[in-house]
Amino acid sequence: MTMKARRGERRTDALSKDRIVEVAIAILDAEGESALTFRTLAARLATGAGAIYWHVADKTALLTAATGDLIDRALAEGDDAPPRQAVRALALRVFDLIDAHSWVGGHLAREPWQPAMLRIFEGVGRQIQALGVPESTQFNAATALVNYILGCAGQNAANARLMPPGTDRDAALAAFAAEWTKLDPAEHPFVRKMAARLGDHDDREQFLAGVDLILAGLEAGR
Amino acid sequence: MTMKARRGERRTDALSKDRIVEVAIAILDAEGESALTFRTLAARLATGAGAIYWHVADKTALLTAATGDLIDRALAEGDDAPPRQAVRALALRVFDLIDAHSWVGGHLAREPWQPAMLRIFEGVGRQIQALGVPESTQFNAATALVNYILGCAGQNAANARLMPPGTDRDAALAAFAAEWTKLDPAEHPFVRKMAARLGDHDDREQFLAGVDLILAGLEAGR
DNA sequence: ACCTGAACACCGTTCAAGT
DNA sequence: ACCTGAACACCGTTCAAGT
Repeated sequence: MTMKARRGERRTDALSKDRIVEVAIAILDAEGESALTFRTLAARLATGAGAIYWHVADKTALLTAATGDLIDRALAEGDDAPPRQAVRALALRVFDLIDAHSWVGGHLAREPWQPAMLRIFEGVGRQIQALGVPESTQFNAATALVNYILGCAGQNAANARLMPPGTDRDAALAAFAAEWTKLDPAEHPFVRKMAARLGDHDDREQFLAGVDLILAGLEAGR
Repeated sequence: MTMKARRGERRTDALSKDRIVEVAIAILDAEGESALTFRTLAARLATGAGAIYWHVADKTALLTAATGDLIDRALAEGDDAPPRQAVRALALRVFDLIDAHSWVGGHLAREPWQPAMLRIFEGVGRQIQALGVPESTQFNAATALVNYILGCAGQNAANARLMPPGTDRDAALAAFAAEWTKLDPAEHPFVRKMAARLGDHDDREQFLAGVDLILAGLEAGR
């Protein structure tokens, strides 16, 4: 997108970190996490695989840069809503991003110590502060929320791996529900009862319900 | 441990799924997730790499079996405590297990649709039921708790990767805190303020604080 | 039925050599 | 300064061949 065109650059489509990340995201989005290879990426960029290493340290750094780009974009929209609504909106933006790009969820879950995660932590923390949570519990509260988001991110990535684009989602969930129902009633009574809810539940709503639970706990402690 | 000794077996140390899993766990615990290779595993078992495939479908299945073993063992201890204490105890047992075997955290986060996860879900759900949570919210509540645990599991695995055994934990955390302090005060005021708490926080305590937050939210909704 | 081990089809990463 | 592409050091997995 914003290609830092340097002076003295020869071709319009010269290699640059931005362009590499851009193409990586395109591959990731279109074909999934497992399709991103330095060889395929290099082919798409019409270079050698080694060339990429001049611009990016390694594959983890590449994924981190790609994740950072998307998270930045997702968090860019301002929110001057009251804190309670603002956290929900923030969480929801992260959820929707991960839902649209499941590999982001995978990378966040795998590498939580990355700038994008810090940005989420910052956004969450600010609202928690605005919520009037006492200083002594702000750290725990923000961490809890972020860890919850992280867990959902991983779940989402796993789901995407399990049901690649083109999969009949309803059928896949029905298959899981059927398996749950086959479990030993003595050992898994609760799971069996929940099988019925698997099919008609809404991931997004469920995600938000978890956020609300944590926020409610925070307000109860107030 | 419990080697299903089949009739007609030749050597005492014949290959079996149990023995493979046992040795895999030993490698994982001693040298970390990246050290487990079908080649090293086969070498340790004094066989060829291909032999393992007769007993285990693939590497994921191996990790799943190993994780299942440890989770089973960790959840085996009964808890006839009141539900509130029982969930905390259950969560804590999972945390301590993951803390001792970080690869379990990694695998749970990577593959949430596994029996071990279902067992955790079952345990959590039962107590949530006992807590008197209305049926309509039991699914969301149990999922939230499990997703939170999942997120912490991933965090823990990432931490272990970042600070392998022998690392000075205090120094590593101090380094992170120093980096946080170097962030732009305009963009990361909250993170900067939290840097001070990074060093003296207790992971286990923080984990439990998150569980309590969710439980408090559940009781507030009651 | 169970095991062997070479071979296959990949990976990420490095690096001498080029321009 | 930046790119090329062969080569290195691995992987998980398969499978013909053995016992």
